[in-house]
Amino acid sequence: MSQPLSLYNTLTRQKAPFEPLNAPFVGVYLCGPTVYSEAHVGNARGPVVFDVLTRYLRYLEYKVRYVRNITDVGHLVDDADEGEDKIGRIARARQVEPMEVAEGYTNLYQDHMVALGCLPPDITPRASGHIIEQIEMVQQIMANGFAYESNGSVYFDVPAYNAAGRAYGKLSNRVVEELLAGSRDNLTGQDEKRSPLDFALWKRADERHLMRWPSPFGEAPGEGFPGWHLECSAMSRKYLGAEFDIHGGGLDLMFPHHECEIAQSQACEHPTNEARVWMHNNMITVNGQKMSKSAGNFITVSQLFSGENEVLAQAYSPMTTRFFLLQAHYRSPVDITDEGMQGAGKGYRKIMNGLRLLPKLQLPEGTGVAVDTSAADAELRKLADDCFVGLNDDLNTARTLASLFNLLRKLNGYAAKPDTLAQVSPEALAEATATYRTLVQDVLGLRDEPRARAEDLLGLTLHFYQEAKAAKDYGKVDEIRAALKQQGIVVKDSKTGVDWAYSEE
RNA sequence: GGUGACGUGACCGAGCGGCUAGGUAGAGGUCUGCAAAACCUCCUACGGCGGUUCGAAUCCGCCCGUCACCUCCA
Repeated sequence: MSQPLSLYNTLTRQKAPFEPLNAPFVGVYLCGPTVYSEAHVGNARGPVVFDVLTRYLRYLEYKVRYVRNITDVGHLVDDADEGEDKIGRIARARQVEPMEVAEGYTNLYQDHMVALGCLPPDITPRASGHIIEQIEMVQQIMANGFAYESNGSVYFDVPAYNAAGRAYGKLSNRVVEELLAGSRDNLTGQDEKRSPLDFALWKRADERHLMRWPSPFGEAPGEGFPGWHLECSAMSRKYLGAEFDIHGGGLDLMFPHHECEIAQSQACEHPTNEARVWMHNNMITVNGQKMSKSAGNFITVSQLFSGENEVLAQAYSPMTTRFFLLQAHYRSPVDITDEGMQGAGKGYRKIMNGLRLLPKLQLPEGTGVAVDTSAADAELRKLADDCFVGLNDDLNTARTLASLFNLLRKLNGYAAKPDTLAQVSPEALAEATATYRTLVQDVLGLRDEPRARAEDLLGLTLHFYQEAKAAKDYGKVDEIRAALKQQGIVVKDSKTGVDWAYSEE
């Protein structure tokens, strides 16, 4: 590989070679889902992108600690600071424990991520399991003079933070004055804040809140719950340190969520931007429009996999979805259409067929390798090396796939005419096939997704078994029986027909 | 209203000053009992109007259009 890995940093708005704080260790944090509803397709993009990122970092032999949180503390239903918490409302409606709601959606989310080929994170911290850490962080921010208690709640003091020269807004390029000018005054609960820009670190809970914890804030002993941005700061700090390497999330989290995270972290430790590199994946649209419930184009991950959604003509498999997402660069918006998904499905199959081809790239027996293989070797090495160019350029998986297709075309050519393998050295061929296999499987995380079901194939075999039997071709009959037995399957003849069972031997 | 991003061939989607990815679809061919796969060839585009430059999809300006954030949101 010629180029080092470069990543685009939202903080600096430019690409820079990636250098870990403490090589070979790399800390990566991705904002995970809020588990009060089922994940939609947009929720899958970040995890897929960061799965490729962490896989590639590991390929580069870094020791990665990848943290992806679960937010299960029941953020509010309303835009305003009042109202029920979302998990609590569902729990009440279903008459179950709030944690049952959170657990159910958490399990579903994780199943979906596994289906999409995402390796499990090294740590999956729950916000609800880190209330103490969050309270401690609030106390520290207060002690440092960047937060104040008001009616049992605690707010981050943005003006005080900025007065200390800390630049709230540096991530999202916001100017505090402009934010003030554009801020809405009609939000309720503003009277507790000194400035409209201040945000909650801790909220006092009323009886309508099901998810609440004993609160040290305010005069009387009460209960409360952590603010909307605090868990990521507290948990990333706990597991990755006050400053770590890479923090990611959707573009829509940049402001205010990540901006607030930086402020919270920096109010504790100074100086830090929480993460050195901030990465933001772009949004997914459906037929050119943002996914939203009101527009009627909201696609959950399950619906995509099952095809049960009005805007979808058919079901799309997890690997088709993954391929589709990787075919675009993560910082570009990507539009889901049936045509696009169908094209991705075919492209994915082509890549998989290439994987199956690799072991068959053998020089025919009795054929010798040419004396001078330098030209073909150089061509093949160039094709293989090109595959890393896109990856190193800010994880441009679209380019990587294009390069892999170029490499594949060459390999397919060899497969079509095996005698041409004599032009290339076994070493160069081995390198090229290893690159293809490693990048496809280990880095891009595309696994072979069986199309045919074993049971259907077995039915087909039994069909031929019956035909052979009807033709009294007992040699063929015995052959099929023996072959199936090798697979642990016994054929059962009966008067009503043919069936099979698992061999009990 | 403020901030930011983007408009690429039939569709998706890279590229971001000269060498003009890739996938899907389409056309022709090789191979083939038929077909599929594969390979070869073809279809060569950058919203509009100006400007900078020897040269622009790529830089600048204006216009049109789309999207996102500013409020929970991946």
